[in-house]
Amino acid sequence: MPASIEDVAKLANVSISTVSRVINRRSLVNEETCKRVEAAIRQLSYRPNAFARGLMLRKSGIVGLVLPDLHGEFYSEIIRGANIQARETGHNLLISSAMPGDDAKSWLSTIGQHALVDGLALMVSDTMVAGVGPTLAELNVPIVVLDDEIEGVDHDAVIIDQQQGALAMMDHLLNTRGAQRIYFVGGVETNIDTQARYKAYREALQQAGVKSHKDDVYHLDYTYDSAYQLALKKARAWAGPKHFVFAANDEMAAGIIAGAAAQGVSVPQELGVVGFDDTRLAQMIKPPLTTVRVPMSKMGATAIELLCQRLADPERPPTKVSLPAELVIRESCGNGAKNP
Amino acid sequence: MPASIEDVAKLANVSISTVSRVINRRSLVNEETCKRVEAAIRQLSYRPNAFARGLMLRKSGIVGLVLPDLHGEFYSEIIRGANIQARETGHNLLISSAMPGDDAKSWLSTIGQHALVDGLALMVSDTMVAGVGPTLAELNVPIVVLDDEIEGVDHDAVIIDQQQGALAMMDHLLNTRGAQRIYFVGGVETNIDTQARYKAYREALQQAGVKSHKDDVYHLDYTYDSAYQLALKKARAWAGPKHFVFAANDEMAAGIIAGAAAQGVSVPQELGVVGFDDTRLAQMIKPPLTTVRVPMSKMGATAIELLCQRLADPERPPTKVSLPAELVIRESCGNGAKNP
DNA sequence: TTGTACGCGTTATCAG
DNA sequence: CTGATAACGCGTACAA
Repeated sequence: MPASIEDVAKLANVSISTVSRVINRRSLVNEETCKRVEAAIRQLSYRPNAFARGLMLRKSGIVGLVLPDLHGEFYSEIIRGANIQARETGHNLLISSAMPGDDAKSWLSTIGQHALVDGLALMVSDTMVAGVGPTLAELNVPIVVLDDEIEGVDHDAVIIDQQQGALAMMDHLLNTRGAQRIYFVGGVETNIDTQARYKAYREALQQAGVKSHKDDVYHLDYTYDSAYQLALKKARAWAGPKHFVFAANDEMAAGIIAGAAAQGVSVPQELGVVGFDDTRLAQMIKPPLTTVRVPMSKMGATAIELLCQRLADPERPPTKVSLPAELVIRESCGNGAKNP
Repeated sequence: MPASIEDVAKLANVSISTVSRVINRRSLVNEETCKRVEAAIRQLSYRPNAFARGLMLRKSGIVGLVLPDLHGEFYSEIIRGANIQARETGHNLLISSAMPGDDAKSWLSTIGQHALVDGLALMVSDTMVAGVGPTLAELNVPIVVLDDEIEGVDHDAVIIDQQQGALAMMDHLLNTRGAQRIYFVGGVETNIDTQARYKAYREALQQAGVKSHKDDVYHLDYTYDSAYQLALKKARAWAGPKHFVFAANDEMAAGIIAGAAAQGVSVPQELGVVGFDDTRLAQMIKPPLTTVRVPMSKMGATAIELLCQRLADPERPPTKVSLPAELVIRESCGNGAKNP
């Protein structure tokens, strides 16, 4: 049974109102009294009860970050950025991720039931984006959506301009490296990121007047291993002068490079390989990966920033922030080496 | 202004107690009335106010996970495991990490002030372990410590038996691979993990009667790059038949392999390299890394499990769970290839 | 089986 | 500058 504000008041010989003022607006209270109260607070190691406080203030100082998954550096970096920004504004960060088998409702119910969060930043998986609208609206808290948009709910959003990043990559491949043929290895077709990256791939190819073969496009599941297996089968066929593979994330790019090597196809000499995301991995493999830097931690931080801004000013019109993705040229595309 | 329990009561033509019962102990209430109340709840999309509820129940359903850092797969996996376990028991997970420049007090104050968490699982950095005791005690909530112990506070703990894992690794190197010389590359000397791994290194060497040179031991900072730089300088000197490098984590092992390669020293032919942790990276580099699997997500899950158990039974004596670390043999130690 | 009334610890309002 | 008091929304003895 921790000390209550009343205990402090008694010990300091003042009323609870005064104690409350010392805590929240110490300016309005006599210097002398202030000291006395503070002494009492220390002596009882009093800390305001967060529940009672929340009951009055109608806020907890907790913001939620809800992700579709927690696997991998991508999400880990979002969390890291979010945590930094949350602390910046004195908020705490509640994390939750969908579990296998969750539907939109059960997914959000865990957080929804507790209803302690002042607002929610969330990233929805492509398989779930359809159903979340209504459930989200019921939650009745400010929402920031990461890298997507949701129908039927007012929300701020922070998106990454992948289109532009992917186009920059294609431009580099086609115009600087003189690509003759580019294979595309994406995640599942319904994935929003894969879609954006694929779209850029198509458009750039068309615009450059390079013929695009229907079966130059593959859809895997974003994992190293799936890409490794694919490369084992295809690397020899893919290899060729000015031939490239554009993988939709770094992990698959790494898998492709390893798979190609296992088939005796060396990167970038016989085949260029580029990735997407610029995770730590990109610098740890050989050859270092040419890729597109996606500002993941910045995205997390911006999401929380938007959320806190809305908390401070609920009337503000919905805001959408777009973060640029930046081309990072290393060696896997043949830069600084013999052209593929 | 969301609906309150009173609104529901009115709409259903019952008293608030009945509504409360329907929510918490529906068994005590008439089938008929129950239906009516539930209808009203749905109609108003009523959700109990978590603050008022917490005020009575003295708990939030939120458990905190406090980490020294959020960088890298290690922490990300802990979070993932913790999240799974938290949801298992209907809890929510609050995450916080120390920021550069935090001292023990300011570090915990963010969470402490809000005081909404029912309990705390925390991992302290070696630079901070000294001062946390008192601060932690003031928080006055159940504590579970990850991979360490803290003086002056009652707490449960989950630790990883690194000693045993490191010994298994040394045994493999010395007895199966016939190592003649083993270099040790650790993190900073004050790091508890590095200490445990180093201790095993020393003991195994001694026991095997292999002479250990004083300057076979290096202390870096756990990063790929620092290890890469070191290998650039040392690889040629390290290389030799039955020579090995035992790195204290996978990332440094990867750096060493890359640095060695850059110096024309091939792994494992001329030098064996092994790591620790078994992060995803271990399977993504060439050659695949022999390492010790540290059950990170399991550690996170176990921490939350212990926490929830204590929440359920506060009187239970302090519990310490030890998780085994398992040797994973791949190719970087020369397995399935020419001996180094 | 249901309703009444009180208390949980704060903050905010308003009167001194 | 300070104190009394009314909310805040809910759980739960206790009474009916």
